[in-house]
Amino acid sequence: MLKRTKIVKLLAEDKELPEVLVKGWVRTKRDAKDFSFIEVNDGSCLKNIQIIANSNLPNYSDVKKITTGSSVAVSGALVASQGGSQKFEIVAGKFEIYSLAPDDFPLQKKKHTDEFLRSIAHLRPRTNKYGAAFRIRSQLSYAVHKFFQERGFKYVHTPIITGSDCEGAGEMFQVTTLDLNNLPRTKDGKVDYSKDFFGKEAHLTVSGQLNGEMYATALGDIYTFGPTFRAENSNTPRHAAEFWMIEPEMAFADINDDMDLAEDMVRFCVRDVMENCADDLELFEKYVDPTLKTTLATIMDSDFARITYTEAIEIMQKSGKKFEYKPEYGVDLQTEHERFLAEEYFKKPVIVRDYPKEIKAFYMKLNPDGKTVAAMDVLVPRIGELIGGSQREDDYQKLVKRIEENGMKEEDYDWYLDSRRYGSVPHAGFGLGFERMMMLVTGIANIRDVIPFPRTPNSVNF
RNA sequence: UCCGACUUAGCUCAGUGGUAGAGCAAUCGGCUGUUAACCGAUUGGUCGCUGGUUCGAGCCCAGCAGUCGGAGCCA
Repeated sequence: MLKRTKIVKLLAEDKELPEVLVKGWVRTKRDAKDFSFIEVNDGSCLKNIQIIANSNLPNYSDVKKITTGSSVAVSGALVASQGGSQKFEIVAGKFEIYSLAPDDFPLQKKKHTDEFLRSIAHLRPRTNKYGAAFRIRSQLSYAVHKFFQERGFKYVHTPIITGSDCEGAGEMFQVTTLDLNNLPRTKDGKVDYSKDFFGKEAHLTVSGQLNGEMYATALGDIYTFGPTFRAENSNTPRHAAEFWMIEPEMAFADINDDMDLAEDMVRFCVRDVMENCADDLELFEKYVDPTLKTTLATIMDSDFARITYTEAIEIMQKSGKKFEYKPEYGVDLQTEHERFLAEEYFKKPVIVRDYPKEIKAFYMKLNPDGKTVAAMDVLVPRIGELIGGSQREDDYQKLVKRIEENGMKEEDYDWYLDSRRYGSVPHAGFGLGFERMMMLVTGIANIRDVIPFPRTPNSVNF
């Protein structure tokens, strides 16, 4: 029996074939007097295969009823196309219709806005653009694993549900099985979480880092790659409530090793996608961001700029540029500052390090100057912060002091502090927002369009 | 959450106080191997919701909702 061949493989053939079988979804149909051109896409690649359906097909009257969105199986000869736009086409010998899409199929043979397609996010992967985006997303995920696995990093599955109610990275979603309309109360009127599923408050993770550090101080080099949740009311094209984060952690490593790893990783992933998704990337260069190839070439061919936070402030002060937020030592870099550095000043990715300790997280290693911490952010054109990382404070006493300074409770971090009690070593890591890397690689401007089913404030559809 | 813009046919939009429009899609028909094919015809509307001003509101005013953009928070 004839087996199905994917379209990506057929189009890579170097000669005609007497009989092939393709299955897929109809993108468009053009009728002539005695035959029809039907373009079928099976998602294996951007391109469609053109089917020639002649009127001598026994079910030609049914074939003429085919609509955009219908599912079909076609067998016939793969022949060189007479038309100019494609190498091969299939002359149908047998044309099976799985299912006709009714005339209310919402995807038309024309360009749709991203906003409309978001409202039908369950169908948008059937468009050229979103099909391409999600093939790239798959390749980019694979590249992340390849990069780390080739370097001996172990993949660690950190928990999605966490009992630490303060991982120090923003608002959390609460997880509960309590009846919200009839909450159990303690004597002083507070919610009695001892009656909840876990016997205490639980949340969705905002970061796997603390867990990751424990595994790095056992397996050496590790990485996490999984979903992350932030309950922040952020309404921007760069934030989602559910997103995927990559968090490597290296034992016996300092801030320089961390920066090297971040730079190597971004470069590796960009190169991998360019090598494996050339057709899909071309669509984005052509229709989404005409500067995409230049941007990606810059990332691959030139070293990232590396400066300290203090130098970044000085550069901006001397630039003469008017900023809405005046650059001053002690204030965190604003979006306009990040974009100035990456887009205008360096015109390439830039790593800013050694931030004042006041504006960074408690676990970052205090530098010898006593004022700054060994933190590093990778800023890229158009997106701003792609990566945030640091060398971790490995001194037990200093870490406890930083926990106190930040108004946090030492007992909540008791398990985490064991990494500093027992065989503490210098170590470093970072967090990379996977969707932001997708935006970088595709040129897509909105995070809602690089994740299959986006979750944002006021929106959990599909 | 703050600031701003927008919301009219399935989609993209026009319509500045007096009888709701176009292109595309869909449907039907035509057509020489087409490429988002082409040509002709037909169908399609509670103008986001609620209230107000007016003889009369898609249009003016208020509130609400949603979407988008910018900012903050961050990945």
